[in-house]
Amino acid sequence: MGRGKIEIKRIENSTNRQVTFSKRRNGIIKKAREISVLCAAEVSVIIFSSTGKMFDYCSPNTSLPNILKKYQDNCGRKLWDEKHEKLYMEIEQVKKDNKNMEIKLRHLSGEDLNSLQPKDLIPIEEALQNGLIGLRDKQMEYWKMLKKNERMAEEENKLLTFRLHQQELGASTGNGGLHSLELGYHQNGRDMIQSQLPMAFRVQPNHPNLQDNM
Amino acid sequence: MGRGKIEIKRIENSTNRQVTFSKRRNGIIKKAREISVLCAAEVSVIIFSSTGKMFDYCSPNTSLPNILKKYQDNCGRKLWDEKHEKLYMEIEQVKKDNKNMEIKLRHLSGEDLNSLQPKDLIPIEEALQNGLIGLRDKQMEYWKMLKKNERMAEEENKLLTFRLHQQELGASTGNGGLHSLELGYHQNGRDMIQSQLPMAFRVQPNHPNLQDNM
DNA sequence: AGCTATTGATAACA
DNA sequence: TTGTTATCAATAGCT
Repeated sequence: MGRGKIEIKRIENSTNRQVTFSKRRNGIIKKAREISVLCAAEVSVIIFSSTGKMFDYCSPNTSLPNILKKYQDNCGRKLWDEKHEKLYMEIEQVKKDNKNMEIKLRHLSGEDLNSLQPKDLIPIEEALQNGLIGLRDKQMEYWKMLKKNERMAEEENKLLTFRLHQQELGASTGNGGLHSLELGYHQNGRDMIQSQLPMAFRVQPNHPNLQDNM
Repeated sequence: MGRGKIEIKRIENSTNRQVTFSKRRNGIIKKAREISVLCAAEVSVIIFSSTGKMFDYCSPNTSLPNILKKYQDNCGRKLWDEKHEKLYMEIEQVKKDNKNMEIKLRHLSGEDLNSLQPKDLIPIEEALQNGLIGLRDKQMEYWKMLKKNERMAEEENKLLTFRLHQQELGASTGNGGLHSLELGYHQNGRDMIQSQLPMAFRVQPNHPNLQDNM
């Protein structure tokens, strides 16, 4: 259909190829539109030129995803379901883990025990008792630290009182040279005590480790 | 192009429509093949007839998934990624739940307590204690049932011993008429006792409720 | 399915 | 590019 028959093989002349592509592309898309109207057909056409430019047509009253879904249903080929399948399986696995943990948590809260036999209560009891032991170890640890800090604070207090007393005596005798040195030493001691305090006991507006846990 | 011009609108005559569909469909696919050869283009054509029959063409040296991938990259439209996105989000959500529960379980086991402040230990301690209370309630319940069953078994034993004694006496005196009746009554009593036993105490090879829990 | 009169598409050229 | 036009190709209406 033109001023001469042409062989159906790659057009080597680049310009010619581009022109032919443009005209035939329009032709195909026009034909696609026509058949979709004339015959109430659903049509999808996607064309990439050799230079990578894209053109497409999709009949009205439908959509490409729609057509692709029907395509899959019809010819059984997998276009994307393989990926979906994997994701679905992952969800199922994670949900299963979830359920198991939920059940464990319930059991540890003393709920839903009716489905268990008496012998199954024993490991739960042990877990709870071990949990309490671990917890109380930690509480004891904190308690000891608290006590230790208290003692240190008391000792520091004594020191402060003593220094203050000395200072008052020094002020009345006019002997101030040594005081700044002694004050410096004292502040050093304070920093040391502060650094020995466990993190939990220092004044902080919030605790970064807890942000994600609740 | 035919024995007369036709309007581009739905062909009402069903037979005509089918024939036209068939001819034009072949035409489009031929054209698609031609442009793909002549212009080194990548082409995908999918056509559904109004009766739902599918026809497709895909240029050689490529594939439909390939073309669809390029399609998405080119025009930014989402064909299936939207679905993927949703699935990914669901996985993330469920995994987050998972992590939270894992942390709770660890805390209840007395592990990973270093990241907690002393005041955060209190609710955990309460949870563990409540769990133990619930658990011990259930254990006590089972214990009471056990005791009750024991008592019933003892009473049944007494009854059996008594009946046996009577039977022995009856056998020696040749009086057999009443025995079968009494034996029937006796077996009834046994079934009753069996049915009053809680499920957990009946002989079973495995427990269906536990299949999914571990 | 074929046939063929016609219309439609397009290769070469401007 | 875009338009023109001589040709070839597709196909509508019949069989």
